[in-house]
Amino acid sequence: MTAEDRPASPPLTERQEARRRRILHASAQLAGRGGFDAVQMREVAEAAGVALGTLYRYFPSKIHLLVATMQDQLQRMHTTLRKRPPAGENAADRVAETLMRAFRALQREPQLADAMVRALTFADRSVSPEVDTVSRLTTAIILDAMGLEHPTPQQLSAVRVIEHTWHSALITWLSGRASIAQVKIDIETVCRLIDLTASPSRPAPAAGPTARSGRTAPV
Amino acid sequence: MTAEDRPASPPLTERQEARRRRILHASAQLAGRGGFDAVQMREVAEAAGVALGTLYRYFPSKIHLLVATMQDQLQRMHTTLRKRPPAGENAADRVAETLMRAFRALQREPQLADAMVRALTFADRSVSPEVDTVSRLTTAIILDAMGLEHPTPQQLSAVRVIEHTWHSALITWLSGRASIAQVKIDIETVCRLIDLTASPSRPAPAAGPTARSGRTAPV
DNA sequence: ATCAAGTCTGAAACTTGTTCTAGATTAGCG
DNA sequence: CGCTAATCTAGAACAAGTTTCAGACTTGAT
Repeated sequence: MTAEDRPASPPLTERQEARRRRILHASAQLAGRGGFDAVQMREVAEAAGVALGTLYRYFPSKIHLLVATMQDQLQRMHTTLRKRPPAGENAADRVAETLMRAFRALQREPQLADAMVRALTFADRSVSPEVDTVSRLTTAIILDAMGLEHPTPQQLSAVRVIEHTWHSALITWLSGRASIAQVKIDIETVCRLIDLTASPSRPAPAAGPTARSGRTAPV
Repeated sequence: MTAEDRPASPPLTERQEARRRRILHASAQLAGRGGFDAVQMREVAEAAGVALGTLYRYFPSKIHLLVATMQDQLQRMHTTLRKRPPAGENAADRVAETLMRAFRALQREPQLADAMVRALTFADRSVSPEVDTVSRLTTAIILDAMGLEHPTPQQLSAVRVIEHTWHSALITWLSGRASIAQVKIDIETVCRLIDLTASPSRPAPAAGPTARSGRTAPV
């Protein structure tokens, strides 16, 4: 769980760890008010009690900083979600419920969500590793909700599509082009993909290799 | 078809229309090389032979400019796609084929795609109307491929999810976090939603009023 | 043709992300 | 303890998006 945090950079001293934490805190704080635009590097530095140059040493760009902030928040959310697993009948319901729960959490801090999500989708190649970490975290949350240990490639693809939908739906909501109800419907719609791919391999602790879970689509 | 272009702002004079066109052309040109970062407002202005202030009068921000550029390109693509409709058996196949065709078109100008898509997802509320226009254009393209005139709410939701996936998959590809093959798989996966929603209300292209006629594209 | 209103130009100014530099501090080591 | 390399600080400087302004040019109506 902590393995997917930092790769293996030089281990930070205590003061450095504290600085890093202050920076992330300041970032989340500022994002919480004004959103993306309110996270100004000079202000973050000042709020964190750190020189501008130092801020840039820790996070090489504003995007890096916000993506790291998102990692941080996601990790928290994952922990929270684990405490109360979703209670749906089938995987699709559980995933939809989990995502809607996450969504409601974001609703409480729409500005923060705005800053993080905008940074995430705006990130270019130089931020790929960090964005990938966020993606893996999200995947983990969804797989958790599905209750899967060894997903098939098809299921992984469905999960990717769900992630796509999740991010993009979030954006349309944040920019005021979709209502909450619509986001809910979209999430539920995409979650139906799970049933499409899940049926054959789910309950079996199955010996044997992950048997070809063909597409038993009921049509 | 031209109705969804500009709302109804003061009708532009000829010279103004020409300026607008020069600006969009310069924007696409610059984006074609260096991508998002290479579209610098001063350079666009100079390349278009227009003062900086004028550029800002036509497009109130870089994001507006790039989203307008995307509108322009999408319109072109829609026209092109219409000439050779996809030839798949069912709606899902046709949509997937259409999107992959669009995707290959973008592959030819990855930098331009980068600029446009980044702008699109980075756009905030102030650009909502323009982004919405792009969204409607995309929806039109997908519905065209499905061959639907009067989609059900469920189908519209599926289309929205497909759009979400399309944008987000594009981003992951552009930022180097997903291969083309993966994008293809994701597109095909999400397109299965169409069959899911189509079945209950439309079991066969029976004697429906929307009888598709010219679907015999010679590939 | 002329006038008023609106538009365009060129240039400077302002904002915020990012980079750079010189000197002060800190950490690890012999 | 004293040294050296790395890190941190304060602040200037630079880059590109955005705003502003005075003056020149167009346009449309009279």
